[in-house]
Amino acid sequence: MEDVNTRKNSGATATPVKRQGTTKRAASSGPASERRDHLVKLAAELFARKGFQATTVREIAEEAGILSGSLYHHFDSKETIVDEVLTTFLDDLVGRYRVALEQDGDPRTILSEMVRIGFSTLEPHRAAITVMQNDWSYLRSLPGDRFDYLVRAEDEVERMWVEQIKLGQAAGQLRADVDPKLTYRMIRDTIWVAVRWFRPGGRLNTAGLAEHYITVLFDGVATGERSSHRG
Amino acid sequence: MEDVNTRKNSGATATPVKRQGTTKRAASSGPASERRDHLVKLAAELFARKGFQATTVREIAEEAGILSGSLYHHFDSKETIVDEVLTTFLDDLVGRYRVALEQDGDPRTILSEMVRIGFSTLEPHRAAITVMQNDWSYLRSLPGDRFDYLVRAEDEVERMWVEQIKLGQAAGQLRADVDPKLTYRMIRDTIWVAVRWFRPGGRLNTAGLAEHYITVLFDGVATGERSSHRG
DNA sequence: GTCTATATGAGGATAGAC
DNA sequence: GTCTATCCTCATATAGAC
Repeated sequence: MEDVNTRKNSGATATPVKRQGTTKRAASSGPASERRDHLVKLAAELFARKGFQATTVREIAEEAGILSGSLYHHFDSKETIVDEVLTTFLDDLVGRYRVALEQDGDPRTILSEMVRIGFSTLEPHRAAITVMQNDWSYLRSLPGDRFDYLVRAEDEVERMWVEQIKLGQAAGQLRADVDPKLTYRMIRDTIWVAVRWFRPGGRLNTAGLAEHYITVLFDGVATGERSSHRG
Repeated sequence: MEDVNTRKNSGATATPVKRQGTTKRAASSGPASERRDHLVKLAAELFARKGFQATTVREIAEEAGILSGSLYHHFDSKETIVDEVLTTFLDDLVGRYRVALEQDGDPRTILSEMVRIGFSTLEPHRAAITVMQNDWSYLRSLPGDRFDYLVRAEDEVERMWVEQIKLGQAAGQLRADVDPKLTYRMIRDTIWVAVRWFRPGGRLNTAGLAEHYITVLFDGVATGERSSHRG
């Protein structure tokens, strides 16, 4: 298993988020090249910093010390590059969620673990997550179905979370008066948007962030007994 | 008080987020034109849907039923348009926060009100909030200091929130073991990112969303007494 | 695998007629 | 206030030499 898209899956079910592509060396296909991987990483950083559209193939090439025409020896379009950035991240994420769900544990424990997984991806996949957030709607708006897998992956992840939240409610661990889907979305957003401001080296690392958030998520920020405070 | 940038401020201190611009009819200056306002609204929708860069001046003009050249009678650049979209939103938001802080009330009450204000902007300023999130880093990366006010406004808002959180801790209403700045960021992110999925007409309106979030924020999603659960 | 050279198109913006 | 016509720049992508 040398494929760059699955080798970080920690041995989990390795079903990729996306089917085989139809273009030159689409993500999830073909033998991985280290040179190619390196170019993808450079491009990801630029995409994250300036946005996908604002990043030119000339800049990517310059960053790699070659000319823009040479990039097309490795990729058949700029879209193919960003495609590979995103699938690499999504395959890793979904794979790790699957592992978490395979463990046995009560819903609250599993949900905590899923929160930890989310935060733990912030550093290794910072660029990809940033691109996903900033360029999601643009990529989705492109003609063709090339980026439909983004929505499919999102749906699969949502199902995983919502199911655990519902199980937690059924087991009496989570309050019955919160909306599972709404709660999932707020958790998800809180985790991913942290890429905007999280920088390694601050007071808290991502593990610390995760524990802080788990505390607030389950128990809230108010002191004392649960209140019926009227704001 | 006919200026579009301040007329939604409910009578609060009307200090705009931004100084007078230097370009043709920059936001917060000059007599407002309804035609111009309309064009800004059309552009905002396109910016939100496709991203600022992916939206061409030709598309904006077409949406308005004119040709691209005619747009330059109203604005001297595409940047001026997005500038106006953002300042209109920020002036409204900051103005309303200022009003909330002028009321007397304990920190928890004020914080709840600030959460409500945030969610209440989701509908009227959906496009602007979307643009802020998706194009923030690109706009900030442009040469010149034109969009520096984005950071200034962000800083002012952060100070407002963090101060109330600290007051809440000092008053014993909020737990002392959560980080004020971190907590603020998570609240902020949770509110704004909701523009990505919130659509009017669903089960909950923005007021309902706000109450749901206030509940979870203060009391958490876990049932029963505060737990020291080991996830 | 990279370079040179270039096709091809689209974008923001302008000038001046109406 | 809008249109016509157009400039200029810069983008992605290609072809073929090395």
